[in-house]
Amino acid sequence: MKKVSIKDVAREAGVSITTVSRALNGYPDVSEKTKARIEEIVERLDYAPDANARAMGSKETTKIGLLISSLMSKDENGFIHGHLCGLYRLCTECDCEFVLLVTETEQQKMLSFRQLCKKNNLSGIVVTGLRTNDPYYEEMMKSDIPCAVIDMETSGKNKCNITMNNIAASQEAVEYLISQGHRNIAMLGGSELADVSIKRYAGYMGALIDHDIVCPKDYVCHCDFLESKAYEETKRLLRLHPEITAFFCASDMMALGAIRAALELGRQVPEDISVMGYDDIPVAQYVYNGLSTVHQDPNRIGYEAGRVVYRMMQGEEVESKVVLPYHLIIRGTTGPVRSPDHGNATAEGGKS
Amino acid sequence: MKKVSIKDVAREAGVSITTVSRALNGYPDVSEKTKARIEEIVERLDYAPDANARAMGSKETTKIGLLISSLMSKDENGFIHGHLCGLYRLCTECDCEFVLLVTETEQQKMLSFRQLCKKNNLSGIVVTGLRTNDPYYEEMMKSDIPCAVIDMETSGKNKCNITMNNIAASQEAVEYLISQGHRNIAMLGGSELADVSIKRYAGYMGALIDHDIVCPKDYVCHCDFLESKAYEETKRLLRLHPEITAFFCASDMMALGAIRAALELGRQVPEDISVMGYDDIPVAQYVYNGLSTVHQDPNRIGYEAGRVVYRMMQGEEVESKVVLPYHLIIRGTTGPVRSPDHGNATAEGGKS
DNA sequence: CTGAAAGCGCTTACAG
DNA sequence: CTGAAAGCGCTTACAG
Repeated sequence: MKKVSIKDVAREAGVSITTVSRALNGYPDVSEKTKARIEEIVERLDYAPDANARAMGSKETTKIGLLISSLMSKDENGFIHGHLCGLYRLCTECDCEFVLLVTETEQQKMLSFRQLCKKNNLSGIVVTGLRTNDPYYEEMMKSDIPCAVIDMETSGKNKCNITMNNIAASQEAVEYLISQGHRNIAMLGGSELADVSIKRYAGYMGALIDHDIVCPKDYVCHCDFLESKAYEETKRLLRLHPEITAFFCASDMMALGAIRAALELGRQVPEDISVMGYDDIPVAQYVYNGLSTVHQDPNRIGYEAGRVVYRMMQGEEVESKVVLPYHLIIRGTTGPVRSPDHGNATAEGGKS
Repeated sequence: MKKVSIKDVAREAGVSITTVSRALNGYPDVSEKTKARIEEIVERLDYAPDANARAMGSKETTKIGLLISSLMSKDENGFIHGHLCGLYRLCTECDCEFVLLVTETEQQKMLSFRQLCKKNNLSGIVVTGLRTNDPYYEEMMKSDIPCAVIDMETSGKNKCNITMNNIAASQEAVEYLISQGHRNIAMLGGSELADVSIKRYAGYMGALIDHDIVCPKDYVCHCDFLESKAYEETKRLLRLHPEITAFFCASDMMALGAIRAALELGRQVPEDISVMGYDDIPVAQYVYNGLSTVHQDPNRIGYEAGRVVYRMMQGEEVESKVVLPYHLIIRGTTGPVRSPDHGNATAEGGKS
């Protein structure tokens, strides 16, 4: 499989490679006749210009990277896949190249953030799943390469934060639980290091305060977005506080853990315990009569992140924050609080 | 951000670019002193060699592509993500470049399979999720570029099929159901076009035959791996055949649909109906007391596919098929058939 | 141990 | 409308 190059096409067509290049790139200054001939030969030779060489030849290259932190993760919530798809789509539409980058492997190659960008010839980058304590985070903020960062605060030139109103969404979710008569509402938070966790907690608190509800401090615990931790904590909470009738979870995976725990303790969902998730992961609609949750669209997020990066690449001045919409989805894991004559709880704890 | 090139490093170090190149690539014929100086300068200038230029400069380039069919999909079963991660890991280990390719977007750009490979300078490619009727399929089989194809028959030089023993796995799964006393076992198949569907069906039939069980033909239906179709078909089957006590599903997503349908009809899982899935998707362990299923590891599959491609790239002669292990995981959605004194079924159909 | 030079496959002023 | 030539940032025989 000898590689057929632009030279072969040129020789075959009896023209210079300059002309072939221009014909293929749709320049207007090539006669229809030669253009047609060249196209015919391209077809026949099954020629395709080498993307590498092309990038090297021209001044301006448009390549957008997606930087994720790890590959060992399971992507249970489908975020990585969603972001990837959305960004890839944007790249296709804007005729940009796409490249996937993984911090853990690049860092192990001892590359700095700038080196990473230069090595890959990036014109822009979308970053997701980075922790604020990641070495790349600071470097990134300092560099002036166009960056869109998903769900993390940014600052500086050519930086943009793609996010949704986590506070409002959470408040709305908890207010829905309140509207169903719930008063003893626990919260399973994510990680205290994650921006979104803090905001979702704020929304939870906001809803309680607005309705003059006071919940014990230990109604709230952090489960690192882990199903297993959520499971443990729910068991503990339900034993300690049998009066709890609802859980607001900062992720669907944690909601799954909460439900599993509740069920195991003999509590019905949603009859005894309502569980509200967050994310609307792909399986959310299919399990346990459907998980009630806050919908967000990772595909859309990836796409919009790419769009803002692309705009920065064009030299546009962009807003420092892009806020995407959300909506509450009520499915089968939330319902009205059980009326008093049914008893409040059947827990073994019995403490109230 | 002026790009610092090898020239800048050379000038700074007072040596030729040849020497810089060799120092950076770990050639032994560079004095320790100059090597150290160069490294110091690289550090200071935050220099990183341009991967594109590097690829162009050297004869042998090692770039492996992952070709998937579509990006609109949800990846509910985590296959794409798993394959991606596994292959990326292999690329990291073998110092290969990785690139993601999507048939639907490449085809819309009117590129042939060979053009696709040339454009991206691929030395090898891993293909997944392609249908046998995809235009690329035939082209691929004809080309002699190293290809590993996941779950699809291959033939020819430098072609390898990565798969598992779908027949044996399915047979084992169904035999487990039989061992639990089930006799009326329905099957929810995938697509009649998918290789794996046919094999899983064969395993199902094999188990029944081995145990002299005869099930009506319409116990088997095809649901295209869709939760929704599985849900519909399960409802239909359960009404038509209330004697059914178990479902073998060719994917976990379909198992989810089957469970949802059974539950809605008032059947308990696994007390009334056992449901066996296939795939062990990420959430399988967390829902409904855990889905019983056949475990396969998409990450491993992607990794092994990459490995065999890499070996072909090295000129090795490889086996035409790589068969990966599986194992049955029994969790909460399967159990012994309900003993006769409890009645066989409580269905509204009542026909037996 | 080091450097000058050719080459990888393109693009793009520039000249005609 | 077309072509010769320089250049993109590297690598790699080859010569010393």
